[in-house]
Amino acid sequence: MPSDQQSEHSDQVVDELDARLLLLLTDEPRLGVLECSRRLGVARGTVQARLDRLVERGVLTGFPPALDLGAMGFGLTAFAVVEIAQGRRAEVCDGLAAIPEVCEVHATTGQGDLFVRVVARSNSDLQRVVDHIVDVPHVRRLSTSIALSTPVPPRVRPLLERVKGRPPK
Amino acid sequence: MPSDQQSEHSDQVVDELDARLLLLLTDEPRLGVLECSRRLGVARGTVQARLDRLVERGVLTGFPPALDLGAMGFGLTAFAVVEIAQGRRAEVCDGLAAIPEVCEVHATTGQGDLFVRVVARSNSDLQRVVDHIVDVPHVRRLSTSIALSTPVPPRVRPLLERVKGRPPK
DNA sequence: ATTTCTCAGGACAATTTGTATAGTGATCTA
DNA sequence: TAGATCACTATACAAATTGTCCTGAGAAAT
Repeated sequence: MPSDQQSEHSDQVVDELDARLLLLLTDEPRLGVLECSRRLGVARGTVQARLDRLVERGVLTGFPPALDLGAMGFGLTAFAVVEIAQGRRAEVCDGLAAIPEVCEVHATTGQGDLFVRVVARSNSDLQRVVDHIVDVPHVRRLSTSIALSTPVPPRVRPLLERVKGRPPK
Repeated sequence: MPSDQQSEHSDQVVDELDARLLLLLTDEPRLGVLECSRRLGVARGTVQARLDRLVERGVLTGFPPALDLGAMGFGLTAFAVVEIAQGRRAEVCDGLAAIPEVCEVHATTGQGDLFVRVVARSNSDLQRVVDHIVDVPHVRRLSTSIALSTPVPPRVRPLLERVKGRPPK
């Protein structure tokens, strides 16, 4: 069959059942395989197989504990755009990675810049962290902005819901 | 016979044992309470109590499934700084939240008003998503930069390790 | 027509969880 | 200083879950 779009498999990484399963686990992550099978109305072996496959494909990478940094005392989140010396990205990233308060670093288009998410206990603590970043060799310029609120917290749900709603075409 | 030495409880939200437990769960999230107690060398009841308390305090919010968006077909991540009309943040955020590809929104200090993380399947798909964002009422200006790489993926580990290393004092 | 997959359904032993209870040392309080 | 508390260890037991392995049916691919 000549076809750029298969019947049900091949190009669909996550099908409807997968999406429903992931959605279920998103809402109640502690559910066991057995309970999932009950909720989804399928056999336990099926759920088990689905999970295994998702892990195999690298879609599902695990169930890490979600920690609320705010509750841990790090009430401040800030984003920093870092300009660095040309060709020094690796070193700078290493330097940034050594700072515990640096929770995430991305290299972005623009001007070979880095985008950094940091947390801190207070404004003065943020000052300290920012100073640390500036002290990293080859960091040229740093522009920081503080997160005042987070209207949309990190989420994946809508993407899954779309898969669930629109089965493979 | 227990070798206790602890004495502080007041301002320490997460003590060393908590940190070790969370670190353990970070590395192997699927471990059960029993296994954790074995690894940590404490009684099962203790682990259970610690987990309960961490949840109670809001530090541990759950074990959501970690999904690799890349493996799901969303290989592109981009950050957008959005400038909006004064006093329209709520509406704009609602509009953004309605777009599945919008995975995170923060209101920030500084020039841009909102900071948005989006994912897309390809460059042209990103175009589509960006167009969607621009179409949200009251969005004035949008500046997007694509994430080329992620030298430091989202992490909390270092923060926990510091607690573990430096017991309350 | 035949092979290959996926999924439902069931079975079983071993392990884990949910709950309790009791004892001990240390800290807090009046 | 004498309780009262608190955190943790150590156990105990029933109920539920997990890890596996099998069988059979239906759909898709060859």
